Amino acid sequence: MPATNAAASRRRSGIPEATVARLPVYLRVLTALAESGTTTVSSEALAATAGVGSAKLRKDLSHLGSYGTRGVGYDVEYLVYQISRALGLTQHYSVVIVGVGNLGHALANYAGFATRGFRIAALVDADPRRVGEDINGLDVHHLDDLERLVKEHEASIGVIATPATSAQEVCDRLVACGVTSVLNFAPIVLAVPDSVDVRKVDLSIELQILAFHEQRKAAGATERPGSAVPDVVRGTVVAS
Amino acid sequence: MPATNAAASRRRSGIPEATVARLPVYLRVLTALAESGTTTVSSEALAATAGVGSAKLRKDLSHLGSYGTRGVGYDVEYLVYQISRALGLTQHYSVVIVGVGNLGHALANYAGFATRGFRIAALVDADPRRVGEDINGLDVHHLDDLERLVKEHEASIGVIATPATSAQEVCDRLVACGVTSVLNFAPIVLAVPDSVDVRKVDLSIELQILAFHEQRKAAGATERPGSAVPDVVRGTVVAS
DNA sequence: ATTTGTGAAGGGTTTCACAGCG
DNA sequence: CGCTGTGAAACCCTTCACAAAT
Repeated sequence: MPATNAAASRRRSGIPEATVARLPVYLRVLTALAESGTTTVSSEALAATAGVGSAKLRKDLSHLGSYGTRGVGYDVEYLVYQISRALGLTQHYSVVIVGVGNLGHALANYAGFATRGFRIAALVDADPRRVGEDINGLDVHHLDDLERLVKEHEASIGVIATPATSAQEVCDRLVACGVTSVLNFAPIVLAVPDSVDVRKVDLSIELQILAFHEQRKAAGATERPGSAVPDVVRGTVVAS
Repeated sequence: MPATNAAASRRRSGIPEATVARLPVYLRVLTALAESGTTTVSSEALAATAGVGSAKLRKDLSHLGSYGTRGVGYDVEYLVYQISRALGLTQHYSVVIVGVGNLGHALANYAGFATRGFRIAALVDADPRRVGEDINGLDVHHLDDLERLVKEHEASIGVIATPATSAQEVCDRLVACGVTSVLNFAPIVLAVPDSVDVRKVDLSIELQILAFHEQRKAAGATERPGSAVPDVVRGTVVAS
């Protein structure tokens, strides 16, 4: 699914795109382990809690360097640091969120942002009635101030949580004032220059993919009327 | 990201997982085209608006059958129907949403659900103060009634929009009462039987992936001090 | 004895380029 | 002539299995 230009990506960074997508999962599991006092973990154990195979985990980590000890495993804290560094989380990024509806509220209140070096620099909305509202300690500004806010806070990441109808226009403005990464929640395909990264989160698409698999399960069940609850069915766990 | 068991999947359905993930995008573009009165579209044009290459688009569609006309293109309405059928959207699915915080509200109000054959059968929350609240014409029920509601509405898809701490327990209960597909918004890796499909949407992970690419851009820029705004940079558009 | 790190094999996916059809 | 549909090549990713290290 994922990507475009994974080859070009790897040429520079050495880390395959598929690996990059899993590192944050490892990081989360490792952080939890560290908090529970665990100091060392094997690839087998870490892989199990992260929901992947141990060979895949080791290959992923091998792209960062040789940070394990044979016969022992990985030092939890050290791995946390190395993964953070590889992902660029030792730097801080300012994020601007455009659109403060239910979804924007959810994003503004999401604790996971701050804990990983992401600072919500500004909340912006087109509706004058929302301007001035306080969300999680942040003021809502008017869309007119978008350019000023982006430059003032040197925001490099923009989050689009607007209706689909305004998403492209907001995106264009973000890109025009220097944003180079966009996380898009609007159900629309954004057009951006090649120098800008876009990732999209699309609820409707996720549901449709699930529907596809549901359909297959149902078809399989009726093919074999004898087994009301088939005990060997393929299960699929998919990363977003 | 993507998948597990794509091989097993394809054995039954004939459609590769990577293709399944893109079909909903094509469907959305085609629906918009149909509404704007377009009756025919070429792979080139459709691919451009969907943000993919035309060869990829044609190969994707070829997995559904030969529904184009050489020298002409694809009939928009017919393609809409064929993709809908392939995805299983001609059936209707009942969805139960657990957790009615900001995110749950956003999901309950999302129009894209109903328009694709997904019916929100019930909203559920653990907080008694939310019970009885009316969201988008739907009552919020208490978590205690989860099993009853799932069975009553024959829901096969569950959406988890709870805090991470309760997500696994909610998931277990959903699976126990017959839900076979789960869309998880909680930042945690869910453990499920092989017969259950899980897809996850994780805001923090998306941001971390963007951070990785931001870091690379910054590194590239300092490597070549002469070019303040490099004009040939890799741009990456990634499907979620 | 145990667990990492990794070549090599095996699939899956994308891209190319063109044959085939309208 | 134009555009689809598709073998074949290229590429990426995963899995296997084991040598190397502690």
